[in-house]
Amino acid sequence: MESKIAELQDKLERIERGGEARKADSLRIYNTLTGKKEPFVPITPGRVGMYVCGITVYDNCHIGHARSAIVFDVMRRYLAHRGYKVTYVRNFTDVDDKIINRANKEGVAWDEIARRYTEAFYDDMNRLGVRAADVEPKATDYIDEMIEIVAGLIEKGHAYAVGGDVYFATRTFEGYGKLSKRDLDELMSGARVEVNEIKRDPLDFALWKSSKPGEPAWESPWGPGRPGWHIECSAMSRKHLGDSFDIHGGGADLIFPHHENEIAQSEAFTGKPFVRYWVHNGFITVDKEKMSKSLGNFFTIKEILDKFDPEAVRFFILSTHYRSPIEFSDEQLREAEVSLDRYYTTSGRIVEFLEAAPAGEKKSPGEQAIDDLLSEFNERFSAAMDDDFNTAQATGLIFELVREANRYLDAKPVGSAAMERVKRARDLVNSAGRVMGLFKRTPHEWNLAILASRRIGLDEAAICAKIEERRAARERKDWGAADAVRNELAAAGVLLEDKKDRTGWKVKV
RNA sequence: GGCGACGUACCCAAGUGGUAAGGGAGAGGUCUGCAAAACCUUUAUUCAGCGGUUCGAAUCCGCUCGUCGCCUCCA
Repeated sequence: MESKIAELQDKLERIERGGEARKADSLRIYNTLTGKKEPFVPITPGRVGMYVCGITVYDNCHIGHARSAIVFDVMRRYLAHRGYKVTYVRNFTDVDDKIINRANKEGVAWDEIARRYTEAFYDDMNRLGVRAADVEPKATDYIDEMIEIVAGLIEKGHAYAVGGDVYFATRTFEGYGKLSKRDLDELMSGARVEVNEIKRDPLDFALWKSSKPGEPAWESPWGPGRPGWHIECSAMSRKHLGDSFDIHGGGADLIFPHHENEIAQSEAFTGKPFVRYWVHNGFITVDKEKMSKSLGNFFTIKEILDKFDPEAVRFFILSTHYRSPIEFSDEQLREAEVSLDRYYTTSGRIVEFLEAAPAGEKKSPGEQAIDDLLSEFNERFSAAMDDDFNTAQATGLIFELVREANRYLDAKPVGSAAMERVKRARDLVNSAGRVMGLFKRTPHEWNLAILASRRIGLDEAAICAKIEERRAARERKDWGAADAVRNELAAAGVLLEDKKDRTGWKVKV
């Protein structure tokens, strides 16, 4: 009964506030730590500190890495779009067992491997339109900061040195398990705890590892060694964002143990809450199974970009909510290309309409519908993005506007009011596109890109020559010859579109 | 075994208390020399199943079935 009353009071309060309070703190983010969507309130008003776990540079990235990079890129863009001053930090793990193993296998230096795959990462990200972070620290540049934390943890009794190693004493940190919702005894009873005689407790994890001869090594109070995996993120985030910051992100597979361990290290060391909002993206699946290195069911970004346009990859990823699993397949990528093609086709119609600038003034029956949508577009877009970055809903909205714009153009409107209306539609979609990192090209650039990526073997000049050939045939009403040209191009994958005064072309997607 | 997520049309996918966005595919139509594109109509009285709460549930609660994830490196 009491809870019912409280619920009703809440409801009333919300109604009373109406649209008022919506604006300021309406952004809600799902927090893994609490398991709920929460209003986003930054530690420092107007500023956001955001740290996302980057990659270990030991191999080419797969599409799962792309998902993480893209969804956090969009979060960062949206936060900035909303007026926050964002400091976005994304690290590189450039020293690690996997890197060392790969270097040994190939007989090259470990830092050579790190350099190679860091470059490959940038190459992939540039193609996918993922912007660089504000700070991109490499683990090996922060050894001193890590040593400081490790030494501090030993001093506070949260860690101990054995041989040349240092371990975090998990049971000394009370909150251990709060992120992944686990308790220590359950973890203990789990079958797969690491067997290691040196550790006092099987759940303890390495902060610092002694280096074997030939391995990368740094001087430390515990002898030459290298950092454990988790400590780097504690050190680098603290250095750039402070002891406490707003958002920490990464793939859902990092929740345990990586992020759990980060919390333990950081909070045990600083005595302060580490992160306000923990944000994790869902996996990409293949045949319903998580894509992963160990299962071998992964596709590298390079392989995919060999066959599909990068913007289609981006659209594909953003057309599903970031926490949901997303099934990867060629068919899905194709559909994403088709959707984008629909956008670019409409975009082309808009360009032509504005260039033609039809004179006169005429009322058109579709005005009300498009005006309604135009006036509510920004609010609906923000509402979608405010709801835990719902890019799927946002893309739906964009295509509503695409349809409405097409419908309006079909009515053949004329005059300056019509021009303004169409420009408005274009500008609204473009600004939403900027937040999502989409729609950056002209329709012509899109067509050329698809033409190239399909390896059709025709260039634009060749297509235009064919169009001219067909135009001549059509002029003399030689429909057979005209259709032959069109069929020939269609067989190659190029479609012709006859318009009022010319014939356009596009690639069949 | 422990913890967690998900199950919406032929396919993909939004929707977390007020009566099912969007994209693709299919069917019919308008436009066109014919097409293509675009637009219109159409395709879930229903949201895995069964109960419950509520004036009202895809949305909240319980159970059942199914799928997947984490518990080990992993985006």
